[in-house]
Amino acid sequence: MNRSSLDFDNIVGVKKGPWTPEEDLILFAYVQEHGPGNWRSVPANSGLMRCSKSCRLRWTNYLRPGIKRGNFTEQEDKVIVHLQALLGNRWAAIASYLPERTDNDIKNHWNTNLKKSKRPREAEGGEGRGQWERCLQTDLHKAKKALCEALAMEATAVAPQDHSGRGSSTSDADASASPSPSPAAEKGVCPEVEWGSGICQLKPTPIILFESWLFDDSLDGVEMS
DNA sequence: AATTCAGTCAACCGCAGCCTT
DNA sequence: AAAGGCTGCGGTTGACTGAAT
Repeated sequence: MNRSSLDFDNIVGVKKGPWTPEEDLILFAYVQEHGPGNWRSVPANSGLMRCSKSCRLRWTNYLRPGIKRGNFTEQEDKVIVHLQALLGNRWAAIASYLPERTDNDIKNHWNTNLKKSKRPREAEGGEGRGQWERCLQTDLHKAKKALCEALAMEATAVAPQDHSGRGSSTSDADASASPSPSPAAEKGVCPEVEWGSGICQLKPTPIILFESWLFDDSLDGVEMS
């Protein structure tokens, strides 16, 4: 254990709050050179007066190549709503099926836009609710089936992450964007990102499996927004 | 034009699980 | 097998922005 790097996060004077373009540049350059991961050493080696967590978060949610910000499409909304119904508030797991989106972005989008509209007339407990429940039941079966298929398929190729619990096995740019072959990649974490010559590439994910059933007519009666 | 309110989003905090020793 | 450290996740907060009054 590197004692100096360990203590770095606890120093008085560690900067907090919004990142400046200069800090972004430093972090980006550092990760370009060394690859993501080993966040503990980032502040000490890069000169950033930020804690490791902050660096990781900034990279994951903002600087990481391949991420899309804002303007969620209707299809993405549907994916999020369905996966949220299936997985609950496991945003990292949900994000693994939307490789261009971060868990934080999805979480924010859910809380600000989708949460209100996902269960129409739920509060009334009337027919709207019944319709939603029936619809959800149907799709849960579909979802589970698709997940099983995905898991079975990925077992021989690139398996999706373990959705059964928290921790390092769940996907995140950190885990997936390690220099190849990362432990996460070996475990089949999705989205998988490969680092080569400083270029990161997103690989296809089992989202394709979902698209076949997420976007059929099963939800036509359900308001999305 | 000024003030208030609501919505959005970036970032922080604490906890839990995994890994290493 | 146990303990300590590290990483990742989800919840929450606070700053900022635009709309409404």
